[in-house]
Amino acid sequence: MGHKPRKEMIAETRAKLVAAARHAFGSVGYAEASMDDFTASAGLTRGALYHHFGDKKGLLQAVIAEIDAEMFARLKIVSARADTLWQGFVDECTAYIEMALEPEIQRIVLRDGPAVLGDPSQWPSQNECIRSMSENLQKLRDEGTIVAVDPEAAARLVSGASLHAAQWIANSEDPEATSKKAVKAFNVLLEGLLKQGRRIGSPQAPAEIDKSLA
Amino acid sequence: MGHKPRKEMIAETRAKLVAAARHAFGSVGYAEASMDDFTASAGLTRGALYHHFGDKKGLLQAVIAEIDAEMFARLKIVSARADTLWQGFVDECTAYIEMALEPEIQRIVLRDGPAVLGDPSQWPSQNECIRSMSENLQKLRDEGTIVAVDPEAAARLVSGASLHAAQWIANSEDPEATSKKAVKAFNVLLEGLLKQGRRIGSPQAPAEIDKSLA
DNA sequence: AGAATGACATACGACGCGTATGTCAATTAA
DNA sequence: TTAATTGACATACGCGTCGTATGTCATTCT
Repeated sequence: MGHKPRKEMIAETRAKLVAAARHAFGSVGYAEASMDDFTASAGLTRGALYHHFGDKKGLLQAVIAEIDAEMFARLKIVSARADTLWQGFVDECTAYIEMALEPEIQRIVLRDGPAVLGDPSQWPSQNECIRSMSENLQKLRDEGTIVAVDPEAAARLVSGASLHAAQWIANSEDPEATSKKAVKAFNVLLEGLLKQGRRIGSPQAPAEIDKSLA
Repeated sequence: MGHKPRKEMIAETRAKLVAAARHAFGSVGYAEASMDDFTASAGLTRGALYHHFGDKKGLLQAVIAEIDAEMFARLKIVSARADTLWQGFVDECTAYIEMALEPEIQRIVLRDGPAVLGDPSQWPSQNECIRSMSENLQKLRDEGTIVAVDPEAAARLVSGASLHAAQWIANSEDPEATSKKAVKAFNVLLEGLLKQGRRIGSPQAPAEIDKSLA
């Protein structure tokens, strides 16, 4: 009978552990998640966990790396299908906010992650998302659309504003109304990046954010 | 002999507990701080702690409330002594970033706080700082200096950008150089708030941020 | 002065983490 | 083919930490 090959079994247990941990971290939080509990829910024990990930923090790193890879992939798709560079940048910011509205991302990546692993700007994964935005800004600067400003600095400021806006929206009493206000203000700030002549009121506002708040 | 009155003794023990916890949380972090250890360092036991604060989270709330009160007081001073409203707003943002550069604030308020107590936008204390910025923006709008935008939304976006910028700066390899880039980009974004005619390149850049990075 | 309140300390139980050790299957070598 | 070795995982143990339940003593109220 065809038993699965070794490597696949191992990868499968790793995946099961990451999935179980991701669910536990996302629902009850890192500190409250018992390793005994969620390893058992995956049909395993803590032994497997320590073998593959070293300790609880190592597992959190793996979970965050997985989530961040997904985020990065989603961002690449969004920015790739835009008509103009500027529109792609705005769409990417919008997607960033939308993702930050998801409870699992908020809990694991935005709250527990920084507390356990330190400042996110030092993570290898988070920097992938920032780099994506930085590259877009770099091109926009070369293109002459935005003013002369350090791309990475701008990317980090914009992502910071996005993340805070998302958390504010997600935890507000009336997320839809809050979203509208945040998007408008966000657009105004982004226009600070544009060169003088290009400011045209509120152009293509990323109003699609609202659709994710059903 | 003049023994201190009752109320003072109690307030004193409360203060000692908060101070000891603040130091422990700020140095080793919330999760690694042993209640037995830092209560002992204050000459007390966990009994006193549970009596006054209920649990470890309650103590963290008290510590954050204290820190946040200090932050709010510093912000009020800064915004009060500015010549113009806009300058006061910019100065307040600058002060906000400067405070977020302090390791104790980063660790307790920006990292452990959100992980343990949930999203900061829901804290009563953090909202004090946001409200201060919101009020300034409200006045700037009435005055006609900035475009029509929801003051609270703008305040939250700006504070989000500030906080992320500060963490990026504080944890970067070359904080001074990073600071310069961040300040410039930050200024550009803030100019997005200004009405068309008022954009004058890089006016009164808050370059004083650098002096806190000695 | 006696009772009651409240500010703490002490004692206890339980849980969760990390490590050290054990077991058994799968690969490799002879 | 078989013996040796690797490595994936389970089991067992000790230790630290948290929360609670209980105890004690001074202060305040009647």
